[in-house]
Amino acid sequence: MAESESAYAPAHYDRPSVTVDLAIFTVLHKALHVLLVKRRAAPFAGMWALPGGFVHMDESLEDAARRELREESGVEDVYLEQLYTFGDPGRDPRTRVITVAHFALVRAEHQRLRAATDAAAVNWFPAYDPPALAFDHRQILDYAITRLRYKLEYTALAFELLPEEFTLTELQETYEHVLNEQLDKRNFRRKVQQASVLEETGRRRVGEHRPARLFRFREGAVAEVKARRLFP
Amino acid sequence: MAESESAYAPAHYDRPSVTVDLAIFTVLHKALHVLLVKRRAAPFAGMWALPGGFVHMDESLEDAARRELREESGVEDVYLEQLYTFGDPGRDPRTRVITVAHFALVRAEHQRLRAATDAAAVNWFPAYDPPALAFDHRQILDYAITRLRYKLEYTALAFELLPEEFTLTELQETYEHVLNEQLDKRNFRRKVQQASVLEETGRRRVGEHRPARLFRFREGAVAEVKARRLFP
DNA sequence: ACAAAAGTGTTGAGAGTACACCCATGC
DNA sequence: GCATGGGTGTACTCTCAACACTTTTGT
Repeated sequence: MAESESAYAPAHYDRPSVTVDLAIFTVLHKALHVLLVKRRAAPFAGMWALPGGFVHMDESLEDAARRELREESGVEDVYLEQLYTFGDPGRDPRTRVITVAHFALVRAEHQRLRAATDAAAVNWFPAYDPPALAFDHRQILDYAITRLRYKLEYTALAFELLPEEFTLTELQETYEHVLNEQLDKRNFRRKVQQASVLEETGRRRVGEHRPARLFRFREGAVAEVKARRLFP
Repeated sequence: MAESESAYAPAHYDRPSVTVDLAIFTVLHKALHVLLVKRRAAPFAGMWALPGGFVHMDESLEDAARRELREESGVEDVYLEQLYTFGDPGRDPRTRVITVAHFALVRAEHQRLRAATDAAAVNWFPAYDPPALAFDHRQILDYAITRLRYKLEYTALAFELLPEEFTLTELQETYEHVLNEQLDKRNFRRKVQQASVLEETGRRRVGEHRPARLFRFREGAVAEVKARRLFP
C-alpha cells in the first residue's frame, strides 16, 4: 500500500472532504418511507437531501453515522450498516467530497419521538417515490433500497422496522411494503415458523375483528439464510 | 445532508487522507493467492501490505483503484469491485487515513505479464495463509475473501480467474480452491450445463491422458442466481 | 347475522445431493 | 496393457409455489 508514497499525493494538502450520508428507512402509512432533510445552504438550497455530515477527525465512520442519525432523527440503538462509498469528482459542485453512505432501519414507534424533535425541515417521504434530491442522493437512495430489499430477502431483519410486539399479518405487510410485492399468507407463515425466529408473547392485539396473537423476535435470532448456489 | 454545515467540520482544514487498497486475487499452484507488496517506507517498513495509494483529486474511486492495479500488477481490464471503507481513527499510526478497499480478480495467464514488470518487492501469497500484514490489512483481506467466496457461490464469476479457454475440471478446481472445499464432479457439470453460461470451443486440451474439451464463457453470461429467500 | 381479519394443509414440480462405472488417450 | 484423468445417469429428499375454506371477534 502506498500510504507513504507521498510523491503523487502529499498528505498535507489537496485532501478530499469525507462525509457520511444516511438512508434512514421506516414503514409508515403502509409503505416504505425514507427520512429527508431540507437543505438550508447552497448548493441545492431548499432541496431535499439525505441526512449526513462531515466525519470528525477522531471518530470512526460508524460513530459519525450514529452521531448524524441521533442529530437528525433523534433515534439511537438502531440497525445501521455501511452501504457504499460514492466519490466521483463533481458529485458536489463546490469541492471534492467523498461520502460513505449508510442505511438505517428505525421502528414505526420512533416516528413519534421524531415528531417531537421536529426541526420543521425534516420529513418522511415514500422511498419508492421521493421528491427531487440534491447531489447524487437519488442514486444513493436507489442503491440503498436495492440493498435493503436484498437484505430482507435473506435475513430476518424486518423486526428492525416493527414495534416490540407485532402480529403475523403486520410482519407480512412489512415484508410486502419493503419488497413491493404480495406474499402468500400460508406460505409466509409456514416459512416464519420454520425459521423459528419468533416467540409468542401470549398477548393479543384486540381490535376491530378477531384478535391476533402477538409475537416478538427471539433474542439473538439473526436467521441468515444461505444463498442458493450457482454451483454445488 | 450537512455538507454545508461547516460549523462542526470546516471544509478547509482537518481533512482525512483517502486511499484505495486492493485485494488482487488469482488462482496459482492449486490455491487462491493474493498480491502483496513489501513496504519500503515507515510505518511498517519491510512488512507486506495490500497494494494501494492515495486518491487523486480529479479521479473517481474506481479510477484510482484501476490506476493502482495497473501500477502494481501491470494488469488492465479485469474484474474490480468496491468492497468496504475502513476508516477507524488509528488504523494508520501517522494520521487519519480512510481507505476504500476493493477486490480484483486476475487471470492465471496474467501472472507471466506480472513477472515481467516485477519490482522485486511484489509477490503472490496464499490468500488463506498470508504473512503478517501492515495496518489493518489482514482484516481487509479476510473481508475480501469472505466476499469473494460469497460472490462466487451465487454468480458465475470464476471465469475472471481462468484463461480464455479452460476445461470443466479446471473450472471446478477454481471453484474448489476459492471455496476451499470439494465438489461433486457430476453435480458440478450438470449445474454448469443448466446455467448455460459456457460454450464449447471445439478444441481440446491435449495432455497426458484423455484430451479434455475446452470451453469458454459465453459473452454477457453473468448468470446471477437469486438468493434463497428466508420468506416467500 | 354479518362483515372482516385470523388462522390452517395439501399437492405437484423442480432443485439438491449422494453415489460408481466406462472411455479415451499417453506411455 | 495399464495408469490417469475425462466423461456420464439415477433415485431420494427437500423446498417452492399455488390454492380455499373455517374460525373468531366486533358491531
